[in-house]
Amino acid sequence: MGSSLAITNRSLHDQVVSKVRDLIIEGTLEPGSRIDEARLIDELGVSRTPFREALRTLAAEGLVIVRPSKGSIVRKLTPDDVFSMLEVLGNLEKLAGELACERASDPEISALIEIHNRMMECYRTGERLPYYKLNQEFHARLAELSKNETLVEMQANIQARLKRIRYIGNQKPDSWSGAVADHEDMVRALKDRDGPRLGESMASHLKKTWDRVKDSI
Amino acid sequence: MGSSLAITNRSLHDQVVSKVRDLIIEGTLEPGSRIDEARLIDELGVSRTPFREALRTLAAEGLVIVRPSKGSIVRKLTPDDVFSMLEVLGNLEKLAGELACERASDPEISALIEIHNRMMECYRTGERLPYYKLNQEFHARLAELSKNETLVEMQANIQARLKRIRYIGNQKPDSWSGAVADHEDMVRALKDRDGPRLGESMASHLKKTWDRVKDSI
DNA sequence: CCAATGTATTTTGTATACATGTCGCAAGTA
DNA sequence: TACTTGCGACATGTATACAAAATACATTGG
Repeated sequence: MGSSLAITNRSLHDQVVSKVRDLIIEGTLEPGSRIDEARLIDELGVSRTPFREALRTLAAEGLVIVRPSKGSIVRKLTPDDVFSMLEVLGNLEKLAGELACERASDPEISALIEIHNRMMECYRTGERLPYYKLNQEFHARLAELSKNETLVEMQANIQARLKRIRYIGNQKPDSWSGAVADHEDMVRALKDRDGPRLGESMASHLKKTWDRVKDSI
Repeated sequence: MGSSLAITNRSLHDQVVSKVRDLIIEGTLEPGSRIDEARLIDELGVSRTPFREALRTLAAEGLVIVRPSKGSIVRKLTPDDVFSMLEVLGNLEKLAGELACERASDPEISALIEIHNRMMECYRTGERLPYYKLNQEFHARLAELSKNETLVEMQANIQARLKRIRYIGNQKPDSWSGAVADHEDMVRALKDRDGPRLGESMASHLKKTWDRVKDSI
């Protein structure tokens, strides 16, 4: 919350949504655990109304589950859930890759490759967290290059749901080099604007992601 | 609706959500128009709290837009929006078709074909509304046969957003026979459990849908 | 007569109070 | 001792009241 003169005109609702979302993703609120309404509104310093509205938004995003009269819980992902998400995400990103090759401008592709280069730099210096964040950005940006708003939205939604899982799966030392190789492959296809190859490359990347994370669920 | 002794324990929230969703889909609440909170809570006989929570849910579903301090409006779909939705939906249903051929049981496929047969019956007798409803069900059920929960959810979401558009596009007399032919094609592929062909068939069906509805946006 | 500013009205956003349902615990009975 | 049942505390669901923001309108000055 740095920028000093930018008027924080975001509604309380939005602030609460992103705050709670962060709490869930970083694991402060554990999957499967009940959300203690009273305690959280106290900590966040807001009243129940905006908080409960925020819960509804998060429920629609698939991060929490509101059980009528029984309180809300942080959604706990089963292996099946994660597998199905990766299956869909793989397909969406495949489509995104194909479309990006058709529709993106040269500068846009260059900007994306620039992100890739920074990722590789992080890989060489072994900085995991920056790499992880750049990776998220890379996939989000690629989705944008498809020029398909719905695709961007769906990709972001699934990515948000998986963020926590992936973050955990990222702790394991092995397989990082594999992911890097995948990305090298994507960028080559992107440079050539070879849609089908980029699509295949992204789909297979996501398939491998399943192998990488399946044990940490 | 039906089962008489099952206690209708649905929360007010859920009831409001589906009620307002219906109002939007059937066009009582016009796209782009402001949602008169006071009037609606009066008509529905609920208070503001559950109503506003319902709006948040619908906003997350993409049916309404809440503009902070400026009230909520029914989301108006631009041609670009609709095109992007159909592009994604086509891809999702293609995946659904492929997966269904691998994972569905014979009885499940038979049940789906039964729906198809009832659709054809409606086509012969010229009953548009029942046909339209069975069509929705056909696509939803096919998604379920993919055994992929995420896919089911995403398909349902996009389908809900498009419902109104499609309903309008359905008024035009022409092209009905074309859609029917597409469905005949799908069912043949389904019977043969020919995933790739079913996938292609569904994707092309959705592409044609764009041609059918694009003028009525 | 037009424009601009201030005020009033309407509408949204937030907080709080009240009602209702759920869960746990204890006491009593088998 | 174990199981059932009723009561009570507590959390959730809903309603309403209050505060703040936005829009529309009127009045005044150029």
